[in-house]
Amino acid sequence: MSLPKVYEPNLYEDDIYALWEKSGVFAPQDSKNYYSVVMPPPNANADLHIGYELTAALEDISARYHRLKGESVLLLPGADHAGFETQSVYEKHLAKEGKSRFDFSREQLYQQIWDFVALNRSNFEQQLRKMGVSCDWTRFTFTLDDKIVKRAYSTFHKMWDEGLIYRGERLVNFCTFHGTAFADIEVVYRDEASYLWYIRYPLVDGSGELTVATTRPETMFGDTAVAVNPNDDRYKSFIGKTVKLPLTNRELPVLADEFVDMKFGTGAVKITPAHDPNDFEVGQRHSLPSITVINHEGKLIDVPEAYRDLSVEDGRKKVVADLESQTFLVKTEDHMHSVGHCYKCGTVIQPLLRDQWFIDMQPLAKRAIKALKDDQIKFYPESKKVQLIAYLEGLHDWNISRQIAWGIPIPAFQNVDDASDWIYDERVTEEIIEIDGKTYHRDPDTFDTWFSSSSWPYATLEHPDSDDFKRFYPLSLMETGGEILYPWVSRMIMLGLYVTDEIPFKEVYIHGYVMAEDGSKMSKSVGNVVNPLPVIEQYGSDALRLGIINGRSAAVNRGYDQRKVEDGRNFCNKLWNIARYIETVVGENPNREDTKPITIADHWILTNLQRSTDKIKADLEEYKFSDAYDKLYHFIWDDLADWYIEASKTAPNHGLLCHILESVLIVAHPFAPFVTETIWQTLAWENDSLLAGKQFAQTIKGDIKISADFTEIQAIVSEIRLIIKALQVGNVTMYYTDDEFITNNAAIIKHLARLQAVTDVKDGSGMNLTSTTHKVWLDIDKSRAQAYVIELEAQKTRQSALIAQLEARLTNKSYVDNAPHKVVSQTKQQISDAKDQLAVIVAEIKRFTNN
RNA sequence: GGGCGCUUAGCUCAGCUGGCUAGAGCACCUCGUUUACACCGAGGGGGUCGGGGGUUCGAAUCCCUCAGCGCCCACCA
Repeated sequence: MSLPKVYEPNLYEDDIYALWEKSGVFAPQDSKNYYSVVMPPPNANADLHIGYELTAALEDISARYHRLKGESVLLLPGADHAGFETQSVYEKHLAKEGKSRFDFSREQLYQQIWDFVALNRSNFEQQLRKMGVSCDWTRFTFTLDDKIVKRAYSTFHKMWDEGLIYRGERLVNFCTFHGTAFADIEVVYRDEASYLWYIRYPLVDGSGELTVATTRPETMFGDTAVAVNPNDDRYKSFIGKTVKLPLTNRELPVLADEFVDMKFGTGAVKITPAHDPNDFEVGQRHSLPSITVINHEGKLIDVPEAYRDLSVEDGRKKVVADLESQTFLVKTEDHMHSVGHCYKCGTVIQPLLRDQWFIDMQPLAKRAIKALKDDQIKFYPESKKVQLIAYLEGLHDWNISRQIAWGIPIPAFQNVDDASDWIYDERVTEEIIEIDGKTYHRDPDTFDTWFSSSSWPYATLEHPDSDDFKRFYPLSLMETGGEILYPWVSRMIMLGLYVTDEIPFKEVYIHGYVMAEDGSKMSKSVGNVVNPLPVIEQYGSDALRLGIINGRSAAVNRGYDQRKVEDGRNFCNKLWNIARYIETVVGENPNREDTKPITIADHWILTNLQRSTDKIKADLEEYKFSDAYDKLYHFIWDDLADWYIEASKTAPNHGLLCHILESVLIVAHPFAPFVTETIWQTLAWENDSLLAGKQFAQTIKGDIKISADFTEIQAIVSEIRLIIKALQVGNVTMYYTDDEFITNNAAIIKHLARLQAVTDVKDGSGMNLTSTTHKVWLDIDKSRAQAYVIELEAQKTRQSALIAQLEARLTNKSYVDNAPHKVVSQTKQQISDAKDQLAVIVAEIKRFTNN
């Protein structure tokens, strides 16, 4: 049972986790109260990064805390197939072998990626265990599990039936490298320096010309009109006329539309419905045809021979050159504008006209906004809710079709003889189906990953009939990073409300990012990524957890700080040594019967244990993880180790030491699960129980009045330490005369202040202590005390200044009149206390400066 | 162009609905082999709370304004 001097986490952690997992403590236990968290599923194919350590830490602390409260806790782990993300990783993998996605059918590709992901999936499950997450592995869910796919389909079907799904030829954000469309939210915009080209469009009747300004001259072959603002006097006479498109001589109408900004460019705009979102809308309003001149590979098509098959970039160059040589180019201006890029490969996103599935978001958003405004979901921090509402209010329809293989096939089939005839059917393994003699062809596309993951809360719990759903929905908490507030949290709320008629979770906690040590963003390409596993190996899982939550509040980005991890390790070691000491003192069979506080230190530590535990609980109820840890840290380190254990050495109360140790291990367990459980398993008097399965117990109460006596001891001890330090003296004795309180606590004072002795004498003189009302003095004479007199003078100055300040407050009539009585009487008390202390200080100075 | 947020000790950050002499950790300085722990113990120095104005008896905290920084959204042809 003798424990090593230093806690070495990697000797114990794996065994402890295995013990937990085997015992089944992580499965929800019976209780009237439920607490449920479904973990955001990380990409099954990728290693867990430091950000997920934060998620794991926060969710696990909450889960373990609620378990300690005796609630039925569900912490459900999962993994995401991460459709496009994973496919693009796999494509890179293929590229290394000199292959590409075009070498395989969709089915082949799907199967290959499935195998690829299966290889890597167990990695991250192992990593979650290393992080100590107390999740219920029996409920582990993958986003391609049947129960998830089934619910993606039923949600889609419901929307289909209720008219929220529509198929339409719309402009989508298309990445020509990856060959798929994206939702608006997946496009990243960057400001880029480019040009604004001014091009002459002559009127057909020869009566003049219009000059248009454009950033994309190569799309002019797709122009189907030129628009001006109806209120623009310069162009009123042009409206209704026809211009000739340079380089092709096709004729275009001049029309009026409010969207045109008179101040921008020339106030005349070429309209290209097939390649610009604004123009598309103008086209819709004016029933213009759309001419697609850029294909899905980013090449020019349906354009004059000279430009055919050129890339957008080359096409642009040639068009500009030709316009210039044919004198259609009026001028070229430098122009800064923001350009959409593929968030994965950086390719410029082409707005292309594609036939895709869209969700009409208006009704969904409306309901979500109402729920948010009604405060049905509490946000940490509150400001994220405001942002979310703003986002929902400007929401566009959602394109859920993706042209990739790695995803859930869209259960829709098209009549081969009638393109407008689409039906819903779940036989997605068939490419062709026959119904009523008609032949239907499956839509080759898959769902946007976010479509299925938006059903995560109710799908994982198996809506609508399972026990889990009835018990754990809505979830207690959704904890996640700020980057997926819009793509995920917002959609879970919308779909949750739509499908279950309930909010999917009652609280949302948004954590900030873990940045690199210098505060910049972690990124693989920069090479400043911190991998959690080596850190766990070196410092321990608890140390990393504590280091990562320490000083971090909701939604605030902060750098990873190795020193905080070291602090965490030190804290674990402190706990370890506290246990080591107590276990040595109490032995294998401590007498635990009739355990009660005896010394004033006993009362004091019990009172503080109660108070600290209450405060920590209150913080955790509000997800103030760092504050809670801070309180735990100081209680254990300062109160327990530095004061109580030291004080107890003069009169150890074995039963109480055991009780305090157990109570502390319980409170600390959510923060440092491994070390607390490891210690628990070393307790000779505990057999076979798991700390992870314990609950907060009724603590033995201390007497508050007796506790106050210990703070008196602390004051005396602190002053003696200060004096001894200031005077650099040793072997000091403290004297007093006939004082029961001092007599009773002489041993404690002697030990804590490292005195030679504490002695009761009839009378005598020396240096009086000023911090206590008890008459005690040290055997230090005037000649040795000069340094301390300087300290006393400083105290006197400080004390006088304080009194002056407080008195000024009281002489201020409006303060006395306006401030609450409580505050005023508090001030009076402060003055009286300060004056008492000042008197003692002054007297002491006098004693040492006179005669 | 909008929205959200930040600026407090050398560093990283706490400071709730205004009221104890503005806090913590790390770093720094001094001392210490007191057998639980040097991943330790004791003591200490260090801040005109970004600038300016206002409300108030009282402002780090509320309001206005200026400056700097960050993030998000947006259909600037």
